[in-house]
Amino acid sequence: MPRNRPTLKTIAELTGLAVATVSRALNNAPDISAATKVQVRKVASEIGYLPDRAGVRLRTGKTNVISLIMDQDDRIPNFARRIIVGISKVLADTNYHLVVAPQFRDESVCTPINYILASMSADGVIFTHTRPLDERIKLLQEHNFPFTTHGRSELNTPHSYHDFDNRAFAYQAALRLVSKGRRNLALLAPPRQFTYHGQTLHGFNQALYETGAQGKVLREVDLDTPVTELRDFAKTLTTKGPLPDGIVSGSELCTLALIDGLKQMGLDPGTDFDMVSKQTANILDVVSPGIDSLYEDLIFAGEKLAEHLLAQISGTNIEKTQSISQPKPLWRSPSK
Amino acid sequence: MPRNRPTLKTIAELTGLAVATVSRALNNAPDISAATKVQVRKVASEIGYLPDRAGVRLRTGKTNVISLIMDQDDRIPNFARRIIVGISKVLADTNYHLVVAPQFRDESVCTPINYILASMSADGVIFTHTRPLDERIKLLQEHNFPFTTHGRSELNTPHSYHDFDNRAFAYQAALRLVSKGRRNLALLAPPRQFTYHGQTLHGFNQALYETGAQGKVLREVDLDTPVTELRDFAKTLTTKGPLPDGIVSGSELCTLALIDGLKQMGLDPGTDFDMVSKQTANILDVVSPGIDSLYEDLIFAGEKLAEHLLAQISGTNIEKTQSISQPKPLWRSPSK
DNA sequence: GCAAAAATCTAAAACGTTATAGATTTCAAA
DNA sequence: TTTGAAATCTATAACGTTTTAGATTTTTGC
Repeated sequence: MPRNRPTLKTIAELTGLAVATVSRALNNAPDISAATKVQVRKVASEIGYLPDRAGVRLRTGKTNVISLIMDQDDRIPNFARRIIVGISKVLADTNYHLVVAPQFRDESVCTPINYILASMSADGVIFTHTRPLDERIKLLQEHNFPFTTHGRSELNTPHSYHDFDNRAFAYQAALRLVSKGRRNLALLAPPRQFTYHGQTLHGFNQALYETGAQGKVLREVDLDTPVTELRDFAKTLTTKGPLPDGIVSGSELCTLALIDGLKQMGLDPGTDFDMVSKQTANILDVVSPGIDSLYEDLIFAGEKLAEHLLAQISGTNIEKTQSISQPKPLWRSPSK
Repeated sequence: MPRNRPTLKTIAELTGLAVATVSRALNNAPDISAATKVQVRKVASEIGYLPDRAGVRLRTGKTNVISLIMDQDDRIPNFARRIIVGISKVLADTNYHLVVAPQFRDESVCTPINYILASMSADGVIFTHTRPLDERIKLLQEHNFPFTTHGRSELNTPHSYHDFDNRAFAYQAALRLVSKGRRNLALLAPPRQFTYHGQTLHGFNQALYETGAQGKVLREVDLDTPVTELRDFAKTLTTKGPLPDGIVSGSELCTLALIDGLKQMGLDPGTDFDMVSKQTANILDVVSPGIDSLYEDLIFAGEKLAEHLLAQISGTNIEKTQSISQPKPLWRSPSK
């Protein structure tokens, strides 16, 4: 089958130059005259030349691909889409493409990474849901492969990351509840396997310590518990010891489920209890009166992750490819 | 930099065969003896040979890439993620990769398609939010480029698609409301520019016609209206003529926003009015008592889209790459 | 005006793969 | 045995790019 896309050869024929010269002109090599560069670039843009990715990749080994490992089922609404949008915004100014590799439920977290390492099908990897002693990090570091993560680890060797300050989130959330007169708090914690579980607990406990308020972590449930189960759990809360009057929740849907369960037990949000939730979409806006929340900007996270990875690929120091973003308070319910 | 991944040459040296023979053996060419094929495949798997994508692509023109155009901001929670998971499930058995190309708000819907056509960076394209006279379809058909869409068009030339039967959705939703004794219905319609706007209206009107119930399309709002606006709109509903007692809504969050607004006006869902919603995530589960809904399986949609596209790429007839899935009723509130 | 140096360009090879055309071996028919 | 056909393998070229080393032209210094 004939190909009619322009190549370097096309430009070479049009200008009378050699293919190598055209290549070097487009890549701004120092030994090509300014006049030639102008001419080549003019012709190139006139005929709509775009470098063939396969040619470049074969010759240089550079794939111009960033791979995002996407969890098959995370529970945060639009988590993946927002991260992707953020990454895409940054990649739009480059000639990188974004390949989304699925992380299936029944396979090891290392499977997608191993494939990328074996096939060398990307220049860098982004993954999320980081764990304290994350195997993926070790694997990638052993192979000297560029990567960055959403969330930190507890490993000694430093690596690139962008993280939301979940410690600050839980801390500020608890303080907010205390400022509303709540003294008996509860935390719906992240699943234990993720790094931000410990960070969230830390912030929550620090607020308790500083204010002298009571508080506990809700047992048998976490942010990955199905919402119907969470609602049922909330209904049993009234029977299990003293009812918390302030709840911190790290996910919008979980927040709604808990409120719904407590409402069914005749409890009134704003009167009998208050909640402070993390917000990543705008789901809490559908409930009146508003629920206090702290916003995590996942599009921004995607942008940071992409920036960090690109910087790392072009040789930037690891320490400069780490960032933490702060929660943004969205106080919607009246404070007292 | 040295490369140490095995190539065909590695296998050739290990077996004493020529590179061409190794290639043909792995590709199951008819002129290679069974014994050789066995031997080559054995060595290949032993050393973990994976074909170099750039080499194949450069030589054959086949990219082994499927491109998904992803809307920067659609309003359906997890729409993109579910579609992606579905596609990925199908691609997992192949050596296709999924590239996600963003569709930015401020650019033409044709921009991502034009880039793919110009750079030939995929073997096929999937896009969503199809319009009646979709320019993208014309563009791709002119270039004979494989594609499939989520949603149908009203163009004459047939094309591959997977669609949810929104006509059936609106029809069944309205019938359900009538079966609960509701006679004054309203529809929160999809945005006018999309094909499923008309299909939804059609199903809604047919139900009105068959049952003799009253019904209207809500003015000045649609499924893309921000939820806070929708809630405010719902509050004004009581002042604008006769209040509908049954509402059909094509999106979970919109449903919640409308209910919240009406509740604030002192109206009780289940008593003063009923709603039937489309459900694509499990968001409605957070509200008690349950809301009647009809489920659209977006992961299944992703699978179908990928299957259609792969079939088309390997030469299947267009007519065999079209499908429509039916809504699945999830009646949660008690019927009367 | 001439040699040396600097500036600018080019030819050839290589990355890993597959298609083409041809080479070699094996086998059956005569 | 000879002949041709069938079976099996191989050498070569090509896809589009960049790098290397070298070729050519222009400029500089004297």
